[in-house]
Formats: sequence, C-alpha cells, structure tokens
Amino acid sequence: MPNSLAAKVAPSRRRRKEARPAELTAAALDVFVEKGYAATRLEDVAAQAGVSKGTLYLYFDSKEALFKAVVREGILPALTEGETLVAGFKGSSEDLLREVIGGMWRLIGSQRIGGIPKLVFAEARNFPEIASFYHQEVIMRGTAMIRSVIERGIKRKEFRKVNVDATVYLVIGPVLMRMIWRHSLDCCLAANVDDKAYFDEYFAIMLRGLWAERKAS
Amino acid sequence: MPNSLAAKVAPSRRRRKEARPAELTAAALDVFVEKGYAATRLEDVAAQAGVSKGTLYLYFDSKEALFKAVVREGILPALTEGETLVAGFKGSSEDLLREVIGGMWRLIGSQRIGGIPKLVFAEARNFPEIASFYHQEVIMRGTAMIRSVIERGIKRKEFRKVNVDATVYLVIGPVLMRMIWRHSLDCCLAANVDDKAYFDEYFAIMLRGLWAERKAS
Amino acid sequence: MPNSLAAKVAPSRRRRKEARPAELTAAALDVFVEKGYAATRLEDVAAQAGVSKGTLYLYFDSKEALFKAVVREGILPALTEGETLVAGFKGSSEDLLREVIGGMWRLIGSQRIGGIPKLVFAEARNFPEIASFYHQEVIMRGTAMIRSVIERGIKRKEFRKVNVDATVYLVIGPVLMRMIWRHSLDCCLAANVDDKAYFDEYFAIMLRGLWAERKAS
Amino acid sequence: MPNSLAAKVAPSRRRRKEARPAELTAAALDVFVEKGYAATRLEDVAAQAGVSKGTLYLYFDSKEALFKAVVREGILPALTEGETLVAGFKGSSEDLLREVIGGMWRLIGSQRIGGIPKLVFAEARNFPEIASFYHQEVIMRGTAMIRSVIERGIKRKEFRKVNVDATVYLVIGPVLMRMIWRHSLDCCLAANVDDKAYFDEYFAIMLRGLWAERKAS
DNA sequence: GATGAATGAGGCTTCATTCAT
DNA sequence: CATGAATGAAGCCTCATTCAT
Repeated sequence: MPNSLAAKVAPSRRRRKEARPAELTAAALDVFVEKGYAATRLEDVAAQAGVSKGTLYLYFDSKEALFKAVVREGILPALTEGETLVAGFKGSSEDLLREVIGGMWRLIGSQRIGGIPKLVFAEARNFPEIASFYHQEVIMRGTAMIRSVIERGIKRKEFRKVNVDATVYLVIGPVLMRMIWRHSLDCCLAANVDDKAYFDEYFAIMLRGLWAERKAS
Repeated sequence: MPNSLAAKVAPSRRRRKEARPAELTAAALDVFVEKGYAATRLEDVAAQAGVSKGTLYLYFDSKEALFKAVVREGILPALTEGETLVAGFKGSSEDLLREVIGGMWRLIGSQRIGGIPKLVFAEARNFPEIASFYHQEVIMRGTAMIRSVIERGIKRKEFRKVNVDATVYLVIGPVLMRMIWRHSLDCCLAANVDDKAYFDEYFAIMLRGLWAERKAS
Repeated sequence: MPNSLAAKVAPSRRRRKEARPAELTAAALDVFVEKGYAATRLEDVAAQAGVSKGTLYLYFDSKEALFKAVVREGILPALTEGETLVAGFKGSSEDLLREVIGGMWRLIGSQRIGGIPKLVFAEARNFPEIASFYHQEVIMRGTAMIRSVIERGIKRKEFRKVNVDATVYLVIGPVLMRMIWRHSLDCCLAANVDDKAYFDEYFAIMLRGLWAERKAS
Repeated sequence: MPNSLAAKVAPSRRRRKEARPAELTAAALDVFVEKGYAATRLEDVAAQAGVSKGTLYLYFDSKEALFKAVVREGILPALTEGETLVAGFKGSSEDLLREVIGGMWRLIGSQRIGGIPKLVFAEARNFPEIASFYHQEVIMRGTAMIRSVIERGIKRKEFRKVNVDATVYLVIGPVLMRMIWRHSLDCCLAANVDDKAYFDEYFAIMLRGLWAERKAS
C-alpha cells in the first residue's frame, strides 16, 4: 500500500495511536449526550468511533473512566480559552459581558460539548466524583469569570450593587438552560427556540437588570 | 403480620388500596430523581414504597409506564393550581409575576416534584413520548401562563415591548435551572446556593429588564 | 394441579427455596471438579442444577462465592462425622487407623466431594482466602485427627516413635493423592487403579512402617 | 535499542533466537503453575519472558500449544536422567530406592518443573490429550522405573512380595503429593512442611513397609 | 391483592489471536 | 524477527418482568 494514499484513508498506526483517545471521547460524547450515561452502550460508542468494542478498553479502563474523560477533556480547553479572552479585555463591562456570554455560547453552548452540562446535571448524583470535579474545575472557574465581570462592572459604576453570589448564577443560568434544552426537549420537537432572539433578549433584560440606575435614563 | 398491629402502623386496607398508586409514584419519584431513569431499579422503588417488587406490576405495566405516571401525576396538579391563580389576578403585572414565579417555586421547585424537570430534561431523548407529553402539557401550559403575564404587562404598558417568545424562556429559565441544580450538583456539595437571595436578585434583575423605560426614572 | 402430584414432580415453592442452595452447590461441585474453577461456566452449573443462570445469583453473590460455598459446605459435614468416629474408638491403634483412613475414603474420597481436594490444591494460589480456610478448617482438623491416632499408637507402644509432624502428612498423602488422581488422570484413561488393592497395600506398608520394632517378629 | 547496548544485557541475537522457545516455556511454566491454565494470561507470560505478546505466536501456535510444550519439555529431560541413573545401579535395592526417590525430588520436585504435576492433575480433564501424553510419557515411564526397583528388590529378596501395581503408586504418591502441596497450599501459608524430615520419615516408613520379613529383626 | 422466586435478554469486560508496521 | 494495536467471541452479572403460591 502506497504511503501517500494510505495517509489519507488510513492514518499511520502511530498517528492513530496518539489520536485515538480524542476520537473515542468525541464519539462517546455524542452518544452520552444523546442517550445519557446508563443508556449508552459501549458498543454504540465503538461503532460511532469506527472501532471495535475491545479497542475502547485499550484506552479507558471502564465505561465510567470513559465518561469522566469525556467530561474532563470536553470542557476544560474551551474554558481556558474563555478565561484568556476575559483577562485582556479593555472595553466597557457591558461589552465584556456580551463577549463572555457570547463566547461561552459560541465556543461551548452551540458546539457538541454543549451537551456536557446536561450530562453532568443528570448524572451528578450517580457520580459524586464527577460532580465534585465539575464543580471545582468548571463551575467554580466559570462563575469566577462571570463574577470578575460583574465586580468589574460594579467597581466601574457601570453595574448596580447587586448580590454578586446570586447574580453570577442568574447570569449563567439562562446560558446553561439553553444548552440543556437544546440537547433534550429541542431534539424531540419541531418548533425550536430561536437562539439569536433568545440571546438578544437575554442581553436586553440582563443588562437592564444590571445597569446602574442613572444609566436607565 | 396480625391486622391489629398493622392497623396501627398503616392506614386501613381500604384506604391503602386507593392510595397505592400515589404512594408508588411518590416513592418512584424519589428514586428516579436520585438515580435517573436507567439507574433506577424497580426493587429500590418497591423497597422505598414498602412493598414487594411484584406489587408494582399490579398498578403499572412496566418501568416506563411507572416513569410516565410519575411525570404526569407529579406536575399537573401544581400547574393547574398555578393557572387558576393567574386567571383571577387583579394587581400589577410586577406583582403577578412575583406571585406566579414565587408560587412556582413554592409549589413545585422547593417540593419533591421539583426533581421532575431534571428527570425530563435528562431522559427526553430516550422517551420522545414523555418529551412530547411534557412539552404539551407542562411546558406549553407553563409558558402560556408566563406569556399571559408578560403580554398583560406589555398591554398595560408596565413592561417593555420585549420579544415575548424569547422572554418567556428567559423568565422560567432561572427557575428551572434552580430546580435542576438543586437536585444534582447541590446534592453533592457542601456549599449550596441561597434560594432567598437567588430569587430576590432574580426579581430585581428580571423586573428591571422588563419594565417599560419610563418606569426606571 | 393436584398437590399430591405436584409434590412429587415439583416440590412446593417453599421447600425448594430452602433446598435450593444445597442443590446448587451440589451441581456446582460436579462442574467445578470436572472443569476446574476458571473453566467452569455458570451457565453449565445452572443447567446441571436445572435452573436458569439468574437463579444462581439469588443464592450466591458471585462465582467466587459459589465456589467458596462448595468447598465449605462440601467437606465440613464429612469431617465432623469422621471426628466423632475417632473420638469414641476403643480398639487397637492399628484398627483405629484402618477405621479412620477407611472412613475417610468411604465418606469423602469415593464420594462426589472427593473432588474437592483437587479443586483446592489447583486453585489455592488464586484464592488465598480459600486456601487459608481449607488449611484451617479441613487440613488442620484432618491432620489433628490423624495426629491423635499416631500419638495414641506411640503412647500405647503400638507404633514407633516416628516424627509425628511428617508422618501425619505421609499417612494422609496417599489418600489425598488417590482422590486427586481419581478426579483427573483416571477420568481420561482406560486402565484405572484398583482402589481395593491400593488401600490393602497402603495399610500393609503403612502399618509395617509404623509398628514398634518388637511387633515385627 | 542499539545492538551494542543490548549485547551487554542480553546474549547475542543468534543465541537468543535458539534459546527463545526454552525461555518462553520457562516463563510460561512459572505463570501456569502460579495461576493455573485458564487464569494465565498470555500477556503475563510475555511480560515474564520480557517479550511482547505477539512474539509468543512466533514460537507457539496457541495457548494450548504453549501449555503442552511446557508440560512436554519440562519433565522429560529430568525423567531421562533418572532412567539412566537406575539402569546402571549396583547397590542394594534400598539404596536404589533412596537414590531414585531422592533424585526425583532433587531434580524435579524441588525445582521449578516440580509445579507441573499440580498443573497436569488440575487440567487433565480439560486436556485429555495432555493427560494422555503425560500418562504415557511421564507416569508410565516413572512408574516403570519405580516398578523395576521394586521388582528388583523382590527378586533379590530384599523386599516383600508386595502387590507391585499398587505399591508403585504408593511409593510415588507421597513424592507427587509433596510437589503439589509445595505449589499450592504451601504458597499461601506461613508454616510449611519440612522437606528433610518428610523424606527421612518417608524412607523410614516406606522401607519398613517394603522390607522382607526377616530384615525387620 | 400481595409476594418473591425464577427467568433470560442484554451489557460490561476480558483476553486469545491476528496483522500492519 | 518483533511489536503492540485492534479485534470479537465469550462469560459474569444485573434487573425488568412473570407467575405460582
């Protein structure tokens, strides 16, 4: 078999070996999000990845380990990307919020990994370890990011003196909710929600809700 | 077990017989919410209800039927109660919104049935029939209720001319999110969210977000 | 179905429930002895017992638990029977040894449970817990029985002052070996060893080997 | 790995190539004896031999073929050595017996290949072919050797006119039993049997059991 | 009606074997 | 020759469902 051709239809053994875990978690993500943890059959994951059932066990010790890897690897890169975005921002806090929430949706919510929150919320009680990990590594970091935006806005008198603890959850809530919805009820129904209108109105309401009083004039 | 003793620890036979299905769905709700559909074992449900496994089949044809009954019976009564509340309301739309959302939390969110949304969102793709039913009977009716409140506010010039379709979801989103959170991550973690502060800030933000412009002065 | 008939072809549910564990271990013994632990499929055990695979799990937590039960329950009753036999013996030590070894062969070696030693010796290293149990409960008690016979013979000057520790193993060794052989090589070959001749010669040699010097005249 | 380095830690390529099968069966022997046939994973054998799993298949067609090779190659050389020892013996039959049994223990029983009898007895029913081979090539030759010693003793009036068929098994039984014991229960327990005392007493008993009557005076 | 013993289909997991590199 | 990634058949175990009592 000529290498030049083989390289396209079947990557070299060594390359595949390195790429495999990511291929497998990607396939697993699809199936886990579609079926939920328990209803996911490893056979389906394998089929989705185009490998045999046994191959999964070359890279992951168990179904649980695969699930954890999906959650871990799925969300962290996007989160990091988001954090760097926030760190260097110069403009108004309103624009920053738009950037952060918009980015969260573009980078996570509207992507395949946007299915992870549904998974995590659904399975948290069965996998306390995952719940704990997700809380520490994703929720805490995510809320810290939002918190810094809100506190920035308050400090710069752009935002009201809101209860920051609560507001953080109110700000990300609709984003998470949209992700969850998108991967559950939306899938079964003809009439879906219009994401554009949803987020436009989200910003309209949320910013009015946050603006310092004088701003409203 | 002698009847004389049983009579003391349990309601009379006749009463039990009629109450059985409700006792069973109540027990099932607990377990379904804790474990999710697939990870719930009927043996656990039976144990929780204090009956034998076989007894479940006297009242429900299958695990799926039991699940559907849990979803159906769990949420509808509370919803009806909410609808009557809205219909006869006289005060301001702001107060109505407070009443509706507050009632939704008091009657549903903070109760055991508040676990159902998590269940439904988690299992919607596995049970299209449930998703469809829930969409029709709960989401549609619930959003219609919210919609009527928003449209009432707009008509009375209390609220801005928001995009109603989107706003409906933005209004119930944080409530649903809070229910879901309460039955997943909150269960595994020490530090929970303060519901009082959460809803206080919810109303502060949401109402500022909805108020017609002049109101802000 | 008339009870009188049913009682013969299908014992009442309650009776079976109590008898089941013994039926299952009996079936399991057969298959374990024939195949060894690892090569035994629970499906075969179930088939041998005339039940379904799942039924095994109503009575035993796992294959390992079943195996342990087979070893435990198989050998102890016979051992106890042997001990009582020894305790009340009155005659010569030679006759006692004949009685003990003969009984060991009649009650254990030539029965189905005679397959257990092969099992235990084969699997000891995979099941240290079983090895330990078997050592404590069977080997120790069995050797103690033999030891008491030998010490009785020495005290009564019927036997030489042998090294008791070693002799104990030399006395039971040929019996165990016969059991093991019977359940392994004997099964695959046409020409078997004649048990009668084997034990006649065993006593001839062993007793000459044990007798005090003067006896030989 | 550069050859120059490999040359220092391992024999030259040519040597290894020839020695490979023996290295592999040696490694396999260790693992088979420890785990038993079924519980032995070829991966463990490969690791023990310091090669990859695939390499085993360059030298042996299958796990079963490897097992057979282990049994075949393990015991035959030692047996041949024993036979030549017997053939040329000049002294008394008692001394010959001591030599043969002592040699059997020194050359086989106390060596790694002493684990083979346990293996064979454990797996005989699963591998009739091995049972048959072992019976023919090892048991028959071994018993023939013992038989010739006993018949020599009888012919020379050193031994009683025992039942030779049975006596042969009684003579090798304690040796085999010791081998089996050494590789099973002994491995799991602190207090082992003293081989020296065991064989001293073995000879004491066995020879008294075999001696012609007059000898006992 | 109520029970719980029994069933057996189905999923996770292991591992002997193959084969491209 | 040697490797080790990949395969897939096979076995343990679970649990929804049935049914005799």
